[in-house]
Amino acid sequence: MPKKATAQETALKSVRKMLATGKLKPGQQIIQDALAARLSVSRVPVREALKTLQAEGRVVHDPHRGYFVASLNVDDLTEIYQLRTILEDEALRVGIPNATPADVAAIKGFHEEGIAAGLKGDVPQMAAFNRKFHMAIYSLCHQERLISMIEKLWDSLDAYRVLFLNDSGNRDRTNDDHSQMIQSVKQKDVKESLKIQAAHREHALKAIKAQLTARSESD
Amino acid sequence: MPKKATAQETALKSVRKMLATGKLKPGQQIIQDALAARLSVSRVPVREALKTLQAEGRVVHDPHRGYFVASLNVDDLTEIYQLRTILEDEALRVGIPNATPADVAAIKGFHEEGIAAGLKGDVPQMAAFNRKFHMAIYSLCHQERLISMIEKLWDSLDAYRVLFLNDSGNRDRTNDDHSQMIQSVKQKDVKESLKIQAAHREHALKAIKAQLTARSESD
DNA sequence: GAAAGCAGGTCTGTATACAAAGTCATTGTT
DNA sequence: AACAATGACTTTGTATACAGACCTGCTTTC
Repeated sequence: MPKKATAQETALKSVRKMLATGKLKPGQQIIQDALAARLSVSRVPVREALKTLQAEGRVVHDPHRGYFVASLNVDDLTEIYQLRTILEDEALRVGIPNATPADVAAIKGFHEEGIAAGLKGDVPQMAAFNRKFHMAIYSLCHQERLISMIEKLWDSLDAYRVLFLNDSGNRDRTNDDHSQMIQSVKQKDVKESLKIQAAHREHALKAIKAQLTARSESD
Repeated sequence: MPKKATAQETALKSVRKMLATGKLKPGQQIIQDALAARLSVSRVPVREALKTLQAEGRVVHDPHRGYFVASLNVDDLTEIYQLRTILEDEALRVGIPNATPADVAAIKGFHEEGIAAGLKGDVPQMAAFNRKFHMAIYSLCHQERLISMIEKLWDSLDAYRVLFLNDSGNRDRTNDDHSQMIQSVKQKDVKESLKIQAAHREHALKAIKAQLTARSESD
């Protein structure tokens, strides 16, 4: 049986979820007392969870003022996508040649569950499977640190991914791209994989940028 | 004037220093009470500082057992160097073309201070300038996230860098390499920079690996 | 009317206290 | 002799309490 989690672990998990589902919005202050009450724990473990998120860049800490949900500007976004390109390309180059049929099946599974969630209109769920799909591909490289760096970059985009997938056009496009990726992984075609993923990222970046500028103008 | 630092900030700084100077050794447990007493603060801010270091991978946390200084094995080391190569190459490609004469002068300054520290036999000091020297070069790219990812990788090698520079042959080699780097930056020769840095890293990696295996056999 | 000063309330940062998990040496059992 | 059980001791994890930094809106001053 899984041994009982500490309060800070449950707090961390819970805040992550709130970030991924949009319950906590970029820029918003996180009132420690309120959060602690909501989770029925004291502020101490909440603060430790927030420290972890701060180190990951998901929240920002201003001494004596508090913790705020990190919010990205266009430059941040651009830089994150550049870094993703560098690291993900590396992961693909190393990993794709290792892909076993079992790996491909697992990846395909996430793809199909993602589609199903999309059809049910459960966007956060679809976003979760979308992420699992991609991480399964990157994980083929078996380089733990590289994988965790890529995950951190994805973390910082969580809040924006849900926005992106709210658009049905983006959802369809995403599913198409994923089918193609599965093909290229199955055939262990590194070059083709790189090409598809680059286009996939490019599309998402453009769409999120557009939303970002639209959002900032409306505030 | 610089506004008064919080206890957790001073604790963080202080633990970082202990890690960089070898006062805390890989694998060792960090007794929170002892550390808190040493810094004349309570355990709460100490724990928050350790959380930050945990997220950076510099210490490891085992619930109900405590925090331990992270220790690297050969695989970790190899992966860190691979990641450094990827990210640092990118930083150089983007940054070197931007180098101004003032930048070059600053870099040269760190180089000379490093040499001076080495001659005085102050190895931790030399290691500090060594790091400043390299980070000044990488910072030319002006991509904050990229720079901070590189810094985190350097962080995880801190404890081993001092060991490396304890050897006078390594110190001499390092200084020679740095002179060459300055030349190539001054001339904005990206290709040459990449080549020198690759060789520099390769040499260090080999030396640290050797020490690592020697250490683990002696335990 | 704009800037400076001043309570009152809010929220954070940290010390302290206590409960529970882990560690370790000793004892009892097979 | 190996091993499980026990209990004292150490160390961690978290609740609580309190001091101090920050914000807000008001008043005062020029």
